[in-house]
Amino acid sequence: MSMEYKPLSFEESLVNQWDTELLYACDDNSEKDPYYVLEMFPYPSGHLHMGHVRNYVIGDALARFKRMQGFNVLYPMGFDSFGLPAENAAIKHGINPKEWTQKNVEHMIIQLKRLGLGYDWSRTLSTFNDDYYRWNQWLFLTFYEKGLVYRKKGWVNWDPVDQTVLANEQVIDGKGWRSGAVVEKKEIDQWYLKITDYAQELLDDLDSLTDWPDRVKLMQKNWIGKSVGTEIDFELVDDSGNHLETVTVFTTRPDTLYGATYVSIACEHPLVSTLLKQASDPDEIKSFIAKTMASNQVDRSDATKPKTGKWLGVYAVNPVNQDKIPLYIADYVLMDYGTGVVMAVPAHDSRDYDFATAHNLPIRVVITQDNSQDVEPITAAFTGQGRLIDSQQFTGLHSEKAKDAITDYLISLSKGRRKEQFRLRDWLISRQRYWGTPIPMMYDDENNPVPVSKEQLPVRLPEDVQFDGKGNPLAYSETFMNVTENGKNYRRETDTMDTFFDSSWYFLRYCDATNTIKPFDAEKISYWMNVDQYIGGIEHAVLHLLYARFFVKACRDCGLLTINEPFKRLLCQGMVLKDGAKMSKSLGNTVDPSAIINQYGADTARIFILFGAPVERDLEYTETGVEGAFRFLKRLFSMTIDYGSYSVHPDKVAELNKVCHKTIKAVTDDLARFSFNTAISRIMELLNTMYSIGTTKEVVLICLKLLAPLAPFMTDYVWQRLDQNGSIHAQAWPVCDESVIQDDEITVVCQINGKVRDKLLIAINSDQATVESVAKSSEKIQLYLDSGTLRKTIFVPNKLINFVVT
RNA sequence: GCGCGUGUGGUGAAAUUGGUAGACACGCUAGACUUAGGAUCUAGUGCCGUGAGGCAUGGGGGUUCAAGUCCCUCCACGCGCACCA
Repeated sequence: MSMEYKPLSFEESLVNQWDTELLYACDDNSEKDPYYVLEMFPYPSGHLHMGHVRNYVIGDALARFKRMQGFNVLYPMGFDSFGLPAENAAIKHGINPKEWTQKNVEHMIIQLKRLGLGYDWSRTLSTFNDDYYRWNQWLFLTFYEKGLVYRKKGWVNWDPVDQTVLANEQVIDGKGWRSGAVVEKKEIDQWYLKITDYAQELLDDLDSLTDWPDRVKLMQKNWIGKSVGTEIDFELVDDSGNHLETVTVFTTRPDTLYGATYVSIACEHPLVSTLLKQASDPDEIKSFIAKTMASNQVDRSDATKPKTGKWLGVYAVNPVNQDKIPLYIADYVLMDYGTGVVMAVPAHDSRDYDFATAHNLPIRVVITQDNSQDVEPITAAFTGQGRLIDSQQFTGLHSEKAKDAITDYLISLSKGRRKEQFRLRDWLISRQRYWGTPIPMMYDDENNPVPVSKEQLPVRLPEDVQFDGKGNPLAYSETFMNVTENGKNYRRETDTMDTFFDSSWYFLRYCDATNTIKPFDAEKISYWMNVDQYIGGIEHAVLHLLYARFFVKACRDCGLLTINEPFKRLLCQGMVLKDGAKMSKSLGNTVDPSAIINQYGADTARIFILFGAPVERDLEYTETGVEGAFRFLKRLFSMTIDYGSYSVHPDKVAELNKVCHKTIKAVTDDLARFSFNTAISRIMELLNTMYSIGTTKEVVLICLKLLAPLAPFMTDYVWQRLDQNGSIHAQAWPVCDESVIQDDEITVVCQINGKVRDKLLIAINSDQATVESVAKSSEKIQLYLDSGTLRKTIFVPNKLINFVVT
């Protein structure tokens, strides 16, 4: 039955066959153990790119492997389908965002199926459908009831290109995460989620995520940014010592309090406007503030730029020694960290040192590394810990003890308190755009926010809108804006939700995708969750992955489920590169996966991706690599479909079976640890063995099963051509027969002083004496032994024998 | 600046626990088959050396009978955070 490998002739019909047979549907009630494989769902741009393909092929291979191993596998796919591209297309080309998105979703489903991805499509979801986003609104209201939602006026990140605000996590190097535009600061009323209530738990529970990459946990830890310190109150006084106000600073170094020579306050601090009245030259200060606020985030956060500031004309009083030190307004103090006021200790903080030297402020050394009392003029801040000097009763203490002692003293004076400070800010979820989930709030005549009642959900996006790019279209929709509830008139909130809200719980919805009375049923969640294996790009290390963790904890506290963390194991696959660079339209180095599929078939694309590099490393796309993958499949196809032409000699059957069962063992291990590249190389070795000594039908069938998760089309096609029952993907995973793979003889390495000098073929489990005598019978070894004195012999059973000769 | 990671043939890589470095592939070389080859098959392929042998996992040092693997140090590249008080 000689046949050429022509994948395009059978792959598509298999897609249809799998679809019809519902091969990948899973059951909520099964005797089998559940296993939940999930990939980060895509934004439906309409076209799959190589990054998607890599992500999904890895997940699909795992899902198929687990299915064959007898698990009840939940492997769903959906679409993160709200967001700006649809709206921008509407503005630019007058296309309806809903129709545009729906079309893209449909096209992507076809592409995903064509790749051979075995999703349970009965659970699919698309976040732009109101049967999904109504539950966004429901969750929002539930969180609101729980006190996890609030509205606040504040300085926010404004993306001038996307015309909307951004959460802190979404500003990267001072630029919008999507648009790349330099963000501006705006002061407006916005909706926030209280993620900071969970800062400590989000930090603590990182330790429980033992199967997450360390670097992701570290990035989250740094993002949460806990620091432990002291808040200290400084009284503000004028020239003649009259009390004006009190400011509070946060410091992690209360041990340096006696070295404070001035206090700095942020431009945005609410007290500044009051203090301006005291200043001798308010206009100069006002222009300084205006200048600072006008400079963009990138410039303002450039630590290398000279620090600027102005004296506010008033003094702060150091609560421990009553020193009157000047209060400066300074551009390097951040309003959104700590209290927006810092005590400046130039001798022991490099930023304060820079500022102090530029403004001729005194520098007072209060920490020494050694015990010397001589204080040389310093040329840089000493920021380490040490022994205190010139610090009254605390002189002589070490920093660590002094921190406690000084804090205790401040507490006794009622001038300070211990404080844990987090860098994490509350999550700003308002977006001033149309194509998102409407925030289910209304405003009464007095502008008080009132929640929409849950029975009224969903608050649907109106259709009578114009996309002219001028402001938020929702505000111009009469049908949307005016609402009457219980006989009272309200105006609707026009902000929509950050799309990260949508993606923070979609993995829960898959567990109960068609529920019409609540977002998900707690029992189904306990059956399926946690996600056993989550797979996605590293770019979401502190965005989506932090939000999703927060959501699960918040849902738990609202009584909706009982788990603490969403994702048990996390894999961040590497990027797909071309010519050493990330594929991008701007570089013009993109590769369209469908081009590979149309020429070589989906199996080739899959094998290329899985074989090319370990999953977590970047993968360089090469044409020769794709051809190599195709060649392998072709060779394997010919061997398996035409195994009768390669029948093994009876003498070689044992050898063949041994290689086959060793391959089962190795491939099973490799797949369990995501080592697809080595799994494929093992199958290649088995194939090479079959070409050299021939094969049997039994071995051919095992070989096909081992490759089935990786190359699902070819293996199923051949399987069915060989008159096997059903699909290969419904078969049980082969099991290694240990008795077949036992070796009688083994190669033991013989070393002289750690260098390999001979290799000995010896009965397995031979003892030291036997190995020694065989080694000594080797002429080569004898020569070395005779050339000196044998000092020591090291023996590792079945591995090596090492003679130390001097 | 701080933190983290990576570095192995011409190339992608393997070596799961300190124990034969370079599996498997790509590429290349030679040969076979062929009207043809960008198909297929066979053999070879870390480097130096005719050879015996020597040298090799970014550089240098250390621990060990034995180091790609552990420790120290330096270098290069990548990533994250970046005035976080």
